[in-house]
Amino acid sequence: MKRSPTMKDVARAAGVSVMTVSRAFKEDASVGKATREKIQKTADDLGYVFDSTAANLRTQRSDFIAVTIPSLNNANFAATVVSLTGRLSQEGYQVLLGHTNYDMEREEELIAQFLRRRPEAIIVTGGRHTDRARAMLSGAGVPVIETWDNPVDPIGQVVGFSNADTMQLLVDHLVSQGRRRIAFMGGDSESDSRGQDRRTGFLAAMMGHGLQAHRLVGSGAPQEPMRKGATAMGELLTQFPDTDAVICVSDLVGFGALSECQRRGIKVPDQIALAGFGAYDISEICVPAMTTIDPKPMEIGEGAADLVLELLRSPGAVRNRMIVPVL
Amino acid sequence: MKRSPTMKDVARAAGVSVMTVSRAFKEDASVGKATREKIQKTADDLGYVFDSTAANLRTQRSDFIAVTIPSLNNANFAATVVSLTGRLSQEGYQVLLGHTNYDMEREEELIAQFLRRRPEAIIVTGGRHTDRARAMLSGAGVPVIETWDNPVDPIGQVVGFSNADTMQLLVDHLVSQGRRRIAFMGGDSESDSRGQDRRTGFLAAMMGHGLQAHRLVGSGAPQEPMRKGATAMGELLTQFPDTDAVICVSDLVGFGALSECQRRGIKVPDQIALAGFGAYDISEICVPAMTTIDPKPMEIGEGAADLVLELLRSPGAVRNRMIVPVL
DNA sequence: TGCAAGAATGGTAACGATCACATTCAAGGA
DNA sequence: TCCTTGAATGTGATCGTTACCATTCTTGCA
Repeated sequence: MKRSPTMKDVARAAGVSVMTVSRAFKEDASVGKATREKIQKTADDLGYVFDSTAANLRTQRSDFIAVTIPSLNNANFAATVVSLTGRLSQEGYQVLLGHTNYDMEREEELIAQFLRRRPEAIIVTGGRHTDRARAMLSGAGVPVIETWDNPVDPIGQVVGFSNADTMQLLVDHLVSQGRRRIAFMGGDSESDSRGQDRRTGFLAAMMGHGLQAHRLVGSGAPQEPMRKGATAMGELLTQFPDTDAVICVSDLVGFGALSECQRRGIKVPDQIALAGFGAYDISEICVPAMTTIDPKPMEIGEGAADLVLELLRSPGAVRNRMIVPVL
Repeated sequence: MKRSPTMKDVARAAGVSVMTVSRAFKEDASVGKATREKIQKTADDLGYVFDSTAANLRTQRSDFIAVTIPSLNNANFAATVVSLTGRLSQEGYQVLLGHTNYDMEREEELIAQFLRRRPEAIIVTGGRHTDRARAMLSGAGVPVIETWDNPVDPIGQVVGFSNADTMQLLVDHLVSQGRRRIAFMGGDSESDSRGQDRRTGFLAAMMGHGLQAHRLVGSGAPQEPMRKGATAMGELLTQFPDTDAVICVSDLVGFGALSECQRRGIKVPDQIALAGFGAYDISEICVPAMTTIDPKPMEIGEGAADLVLELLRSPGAVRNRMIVPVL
C-alpha cells in the first residue's frame, strides 16, 4: 500500500508552493481563482485527503468536543447527544462520544483518553465522578459542562435540573388524584445517581404531604429496565399489597411494572396508578398512557452546545442553564 | 490561561532528555526504574497530559476506528456500537462514532470528515451509499466493513445478514400457525433500506407459500416508530379488515400496532397475530409477548471488531462474517 | 584484566500542516 | 511618471512527539 499523498505532492503536481495549496483549502484565504481551481482538480486526481492531525498539531486546535454519557442504550441520553451533535457539527466541531456504562472508573479512563486528544471542551453527564476524574476535568484548561443533573459541587458549568425536585410534581399530581399509599420503584442502584436522587426527592415530597413513604422496592442496575420493572412489580405486590400508586424511576421500569399488572389482571389505573420518568415514547403509546416527567433531553443538548460555543468565544462567561422538566 | 506543559517541560524538570520522557510513557521501552518513576512524578506535578495529536502525526497511526450508524436512538445499533467499542477499546483503539439520521448525504459528509482524521478502519452500516461515499471508502486505503446488511456489491468486508431472508422465518411461523391473510407494516421509507429489504423478503416468502401479499401499509420514516405503528394499525384495520396477522418492520412499530389493538379492544393474538423484528426488550415484556427475529446486534459488533483487528494485523485476510438471525 | 553485549540515555530529523514574514506584481492615485 | 496599496504567492520555522542512530555506562564472562 502506497503512502497517501500530502500537500507537498499536490503542490508539486500543481506547480505551486505548499503554502498555496494550504490556502486553497481554506475558504477565506487569498488565492487566485484559477490557481484554486487547478489545485482542487489536482488534489482530486491524486486522491488527496486533508490531514487534520497535522493541522491540529500546528494550530493547536483539535475541533473535538468530548462527550460522555452513562449509556448509549438510553433514548434520553441519545437524544441529548443527537441535538448536541447537530449544533456542534454545524459549527465545525467533531463530537468524541464515549459511554461509561454507569461506571465511574470507566468514566475516569474515558476522560483520561479523551484529554490526550486535546478536546476544546468536555461535556459529561453530571452527578458523581472519581476524585481523579474531577481533578483531570478541573485541570484540563477547557470548558467543562455537567449535564442531566444539578451537582452539589459543580466542576464547571451546568446544564441540567434537579432530579429530586421533579418528584414533587409527580407526588403532588398523584395526591391530587386521591392517591395516598404511594410506592417508589427503583433508585436503589449505586451506579445511577440520578435514580437515587429521584428516590430521595420522592421521600421528601411524601414527607411534605405528611404521607408515609415506606413503600420502596428496588429495581437494580439500569440495564434491562423493563424486565426488572416487571420483577419489581411482583415484589411490590407481595410486600405492599395495599399500594394505590407507584412512581417508577423511569418509564421503562414503569412499563415493565405495567406489563406485570396486565399479566396478573390488575387494573391500571383503577387499582394502581403508575407514573414514570423520562417521557419515553412508550409512556405515551402504552395502554393506558403513563404519567411521566419530560426532562427535555433535546433542550439539554442544545443548551450544552450553546454554552460550549459561547464559552469558546468568550472564555470568561459563566452562565449555567437550568432546564425545567415538566409533567 | 497558560500553555499546557509538554514533554520538553517534563524533561527539563526531571533533568533528562525528551526522548527519555517519551520512552517513560511507553510500557515496553527500556528506561531505568528510578528514572521512570521520577519522570512519572514530575509529569504528575506539572499536570502533564500526553498529546496524542503529535504522537499520531509522527507515528502515522491515529488509533481511531470510524463508525457510522443510521441512528443513535435505536437500541440495536446502539448494542452493536457498545460491543464494538468494548472490544476495540480494549485493544487501545478509540471509536469515532457518527450517526447519519438515515440520510445518505449526511453519511457522505460524515465519512469525509472522518477520513481527515486518518482512522485505521471504517465500519459503516451497510446497504446503500452515495457514489462519492463509496469512492471515498474504497480509496481510503484502510479496511472498510459494512454491517447489518448483505450488500449486493460490497465495498470491503461484510458482517451482516440478509434482512429479506429473515422474513421467510416469520412467514413460515405464522403460516404454520394457520394464518393466511398476513399483512406487512412498514418498509416504505426510502431512507431505510433494511426495512425495504424486509418488505421485499415478505413478498417473496408469501409468494413461496402461494399466498397473496397485497396487505401492505406504510409506517413512514424510522423516527417515532411506536406512534407511527399505532397510526398504521388504524389504517390497516380500515383497508384490510380481514387481516389475521401483521408482520411489522420492527418491534417498535409492532408495539405501536399492539397498543392500537388494545385501544380498540381487538384481541391479540386471537383476532390478529403480531410479529416484529429486532428482539427489542419490549417484544419480550409486552402482553402478549411478540414474535420477533433476533438480529444479534452484539454479535455484529463483536464480529466487526474482530474482523477489524484481524485485518489490521494481516491486511490480506478476507473473511466475511454472516450473522444468522433467529426467530 | 579486558572486552563483548546489552541496558540506559541522548541528539537530530522528521511527520504534514500553518503561522509569520517576505517578495512579487498589477492597478490606481498624486 | 513614481509611489502606494493590496492581492497573490513563496520561504523558513514550528507545533509535540517518535524513529533512527549514536553514545555512555554496566555487567558478566573468558
